[in-house]
Parts: sequence; structure tokens; C-alpha cells
Amino acid sequence: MTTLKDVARAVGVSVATVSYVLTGRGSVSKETSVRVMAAVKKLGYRPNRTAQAMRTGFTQSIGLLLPDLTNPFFPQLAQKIENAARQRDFSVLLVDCQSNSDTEAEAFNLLKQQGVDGIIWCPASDSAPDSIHSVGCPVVIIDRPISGFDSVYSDYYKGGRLLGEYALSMGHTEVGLLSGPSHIEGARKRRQGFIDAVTGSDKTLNIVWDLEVPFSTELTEESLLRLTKKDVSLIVAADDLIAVGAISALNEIGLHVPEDVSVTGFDNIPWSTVVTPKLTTINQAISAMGGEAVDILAEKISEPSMPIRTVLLDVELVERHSVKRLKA
Amino acid sequence: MTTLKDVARAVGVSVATVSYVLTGRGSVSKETSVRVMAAVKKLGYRPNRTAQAMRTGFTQSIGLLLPDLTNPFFPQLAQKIENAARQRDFSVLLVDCQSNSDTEAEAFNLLKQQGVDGIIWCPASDSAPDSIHSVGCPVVIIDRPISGFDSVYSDYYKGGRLLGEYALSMGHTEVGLLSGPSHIEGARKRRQGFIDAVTGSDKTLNIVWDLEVPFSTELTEESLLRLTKKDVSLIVAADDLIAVGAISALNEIGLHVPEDVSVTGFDNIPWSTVVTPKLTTINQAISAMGGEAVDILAEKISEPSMPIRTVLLDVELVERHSVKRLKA
DNA sequence: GGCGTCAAGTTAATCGTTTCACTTATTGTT
DNA sequence: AACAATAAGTGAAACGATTAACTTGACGCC
Repeated sequence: MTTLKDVARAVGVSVATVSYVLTGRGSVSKETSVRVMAAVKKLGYRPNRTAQAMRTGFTQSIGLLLPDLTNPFFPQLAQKIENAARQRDFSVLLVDCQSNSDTEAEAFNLLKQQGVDGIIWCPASDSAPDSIHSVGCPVVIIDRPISGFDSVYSDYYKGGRLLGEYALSMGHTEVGLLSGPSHIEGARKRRQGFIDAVTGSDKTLNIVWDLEVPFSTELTEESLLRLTKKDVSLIVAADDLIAVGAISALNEIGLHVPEDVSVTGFDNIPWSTVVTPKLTTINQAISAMGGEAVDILAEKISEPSMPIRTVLLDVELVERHSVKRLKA
Repeated sequence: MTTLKDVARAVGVSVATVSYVLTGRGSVSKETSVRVMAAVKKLGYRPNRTAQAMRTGFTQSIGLLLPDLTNPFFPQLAQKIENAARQRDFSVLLVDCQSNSDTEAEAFNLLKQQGVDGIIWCPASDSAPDSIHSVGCPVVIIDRPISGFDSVYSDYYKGGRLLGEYALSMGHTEVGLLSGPSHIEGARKRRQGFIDAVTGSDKTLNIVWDLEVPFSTELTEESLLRLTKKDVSLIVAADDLIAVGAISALNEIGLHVPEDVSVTGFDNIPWSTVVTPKLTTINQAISAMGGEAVDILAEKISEPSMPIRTVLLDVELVERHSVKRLKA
């Protein structure tokens, strides 16, 4: 590795001068400046980030703490975040805690130890571990809001409403809910949005059952059993993973989607276009989510006194082929 | 952040002594050792990795350079690698180059600058950029071998053969190949394995067409056109993504899998069980791949003179429902 | 001519560890 | 009793950058 010293020696000036040229801070003549830059280029010098970090306290890296990369929602997010971060000259330290809350709590200590300048965190549940309070760097929360932190997430409530209005408009009257984990606010909001949209004096939609299942293609025993009763015309799943699991389970018992029963999802993950039938779902602005998170974090890093912000991203219904129209 | 100095002051010894206790290197009495450990615990001291890196030259972090996280094969791998690395007390710096070779080349400079101790790299193509030669840390290549580097990848050739033998055993005689990019060795090997298994004096299988398509669900115009000709009973796709794309395209033109035409994949990504029909494919030992890669890299980091190794992982056919038996 | 001002550099301290070289006290050996 | 060997610990240099404080010389102004 070439160091400042090497460059300084090559040009015949002190390391301070080279540093001043590079940071553009001191007062250096145009001529030396040019000579320094030439040497920098020639030697392929790049500042040692470790040494910079030692001196400045900033590592130019951020932590990305995710619950589970095998949930296809997260890789997309991770890609966007990594790219946005790199554009701003930040590296990304990845931690996948596999939805284990102990690992998650320990991750904060780990990231702190590595000296990250900030953390983008998608919580595995609705609460923050104690370790977050001693982390000493900005944290922005993504996808699953926790109060007291900067956060960026989609308008789940609106998504739920959109689905409710759609169900109504397609003439469904008997529906089953495969709600996500109630300890996750996003899941609760989706459910509430749907319920608020379909209940009221003049509404005719009947929620026949409402079951809590994890965000996974593996449904619970109870919900699997419920599917066999054929007492609903539409199943509203809390996310696409659940929807896909439901479609599989329905096929297994000889029920076709959407002919026999309709299904909706949430998230618009890539899977939703490869299953049969293609899934009607709610699209989240993942790219914007990643970009916003990085923007906010970067701002907070350079200006820690910034007030806490919450950015709510708009969602939209994407209609595909998993819902049957019952009446005109 | 608590520093060594704080601990030293609390105990009433020099920083050197504390450091010796922590690293277990110097000669320290049992008693002081105990007192130091107590203070470390009480103050919640953790060595500053940046400072350690400055002194030792090791950052305890590795780079993970991937082509594209939206290909569902990679998140699985990334998760395994991150976990294996963390177990060994390494952090993971993620770079997703989105299959852009300039970004990929620049990533090596970036990772070098961040001071990673080693790099796990899945190349976007068959060749290494120049920047890799000046990176100055071990690199292990994963999934897509390049000669001259430590590498771990699956036995693609065997996978191809397995598929060929299976095709034969199921009585298919007219098959079409959706081969992957010919600039990727893994794709060439799969194809060759298949061809070697089905050609020979006593073999009756006929390769009607053989088209090159990218590793993606988006097929090329040419291959789409070919699908409409209905001149094959089996389509052998170079990976699951292509297989899924083919199934979609076939459905679009009113052909059913496997009744009208059979399809096989390769990789056994999670998608392969959610499509209809579930995909018959080749399973790769992803967890082992990640684990081995980290093991080899860690060894090479602590002992750079280790000889170059190649580990070939076994694959297996997983039979699901996308291939129809033509004759007993 | 003396003084202040400014530009262009340099010197050296600093960040938190690790580790080499050193000191001091204690023990063992003859 | 003298001396070496060892245990237990300290002091300070080093890693590579940034930056405050300082030096030097040139210039302008009265």
C-alpha cells in the first residue's frame, strides 16, 4: 500500500502538504498542488481508510442489519441500499440475524465495535434491544417502524385499505384473513386498513376468519385446516410469501386459484409474477425506500442534531390474476 | 467508547498490562489478570477494531462481492457466508456490482481501501479484472471458477450428466437446450455434462435445438419463438430462473408443463418449489459452499502461503413434478 | 526601515492498540 | 553471598492519516 509518506517523498514535500492538497483544506500553491496530484495518480495512492477512521472517527461505512435474506423482499432492499451507499462513498457491513433477537441485539455491539458511522436496521420485531442505546451512532429504521427513531416505510394502512376496496369492488362477501405476526406493526396496520375499508353500515363484506401466521410460505396447522373448509371466496394474505404458501396449500387440496378461491398478497416480491396465477398484490417502492434510508442516514451522520424524521412511502395495487370477479 | 486507557486507570495498571491480559500474550499475574477482566466487564470495554487494524494490519472483515442479489441464488449464499464469517469473528462488507464489470473491477479497489483481510468473490464473468492483482489480500472464488485462485463450486458437469441420464430414463427423445451464457464456465460445464450423458452409439436422444440465454426469467426473442414450434418434449434450462421463465412463456402460449412439455432447472432455488408445477432440478449444497469458502479464506488469511485449493461440491437430482414420463 | 499581513509550507501531536525493550523484585543455584 | 534466571509490570514507539501551531519569506505601506 502506498501511503501519504510515499507521495510526500516522491514530490519532495511534507506529508501535511499532501494531506492538505487531498482534503483541499490548507493553503498550497497551485504548482505544488498539481505536482502532488500527479504523484498521487502515478503511485495509485488511496488514503488508508483505517488510518482516516483512527484520526477522524469516521469509517465511511454503515451497518445494514436485516432479519432474513431468504425472505425475497430483503435482497432487493439490500441491493438498493448498498448501491445508494456506495454512490455516497459508504461501504456496507451486512448482518443477517436470521430473525434471532439475541443475534440482533449482539449485532449492534458488533457494528459499534467495527465503528460504523450509522446503521440501517430492519427490526425482527416491534421492539429495540437495549444494546441500541449504547450504539452511539445514528440508526434509521426501515420497513418496520419503531417510534423514537428515524424511519422509512410504506403506507401499510393504505395498502390494506386498497385491498379492502378492491375486495369490495370485485364482489367478495366472505373473506378469510391470513394476518402476519401481530408483534409487527406493519402487519397490524395492513390488517387494520383492510378492516376499516370493509366495515361500515353500508358494507356487506364478512370476515369469516382471521388467523395469525408468520411471514413465511409455511402456514400454521390451524390455517391449513381452515383452508379445507371452503367457507370463503377470498383469502387476504399479509404478504406475498404467505399468499404463495396459501396458493400451494390450496392446490394441494385440489382447489384452484382464482377459480375456486381468490388470493391477494402484499409486497410485490419477484415471486409474485412467477407463481400461477400471477399474484394481485400491493407494490412497495423498494428502490425509493433504500434511497431514502441512505439519504436520511447520511444526513444524520454529518449533522447528528437533525430532528427525527419519518418518511411514508406510497403504495399501489397491482392487479394480476389471482382474484376472480364475483359480480359486475 | 471505553478505551484501554480507561480500563488501565480503573485497575491502576498500565495500558500495556491490560493489553497483555486481553491478548493473553505478556506475563501477568493471576491476580491482576482477574482484576483487569473484572474492570473490562464492568466498563463494557471492547477493543476498538479500527485501532487494532491500524496496529496489526487486520480489520477482521472480509469483502463479499456478488454479481446480483436479485438472482435468488445469491441471497442464500450471502446469508450462509455472513453467518459463517461472523462465527469466526469476521464482519462482511457487501458489494453488489449488479453484473456490471466496471463496478466489479472498482470494487476490488474499494475493498482494498477499506482494508478487508480477504475477499469472497462470485465473478460476473469468466475473467478477473486487473484490479484484482493489486488487491494484496487472499481472494476465494465461489460458484464460478477462475483458474489461479482458490475456489469452491458445485460439480456442474455431474449435474449436467444427472439431468441427461434422467432425461433418458424418462424416455425423452426430442429435447431443447436453454443453455446459459457461454462466457460462464459453469454454464458450459452443465451443457457439456448433459450432452456427454445423452450422446453415444446406443443413445437415442436428439438435441433439436440449443440456444444461449442469460441467467434470467426473461428469455430471448429467439428462444421465445422456438418455444412455439412444439418440436421438443423436454426443455433443459441452464438454471431455475430460465426454467421458471420458460414455464411462464409456455403457459402464455397455452402449453402446460409437464403435460405438453417437460422442463428441468438447475440450482434448486426457493422459487423452484413455488412455481406450478414444482421444478425438477439439481440441488447445490449452498450452505456447504458458503462454509467452505469462509473456511478457506480464513485459513489463507492466517497463512497466506497455503497452496491454492479447489473444492468441488457434490450435487444431486431432486425430482419434483415438471418432467413427464414418456415410456415405461 | 520597521511593521504587519499573508501565502506556502513544515513540525509534531493525536487517535487506540500492540509489542519491543526495559526495569524491578523475587526466587533458585552454587 | 553473589549471581543468573525468571516473573510481573512499565514506557514508549509505531501504524497512517489529519490538523493546530508554528516558521519562513515576500510584499505592501507609512
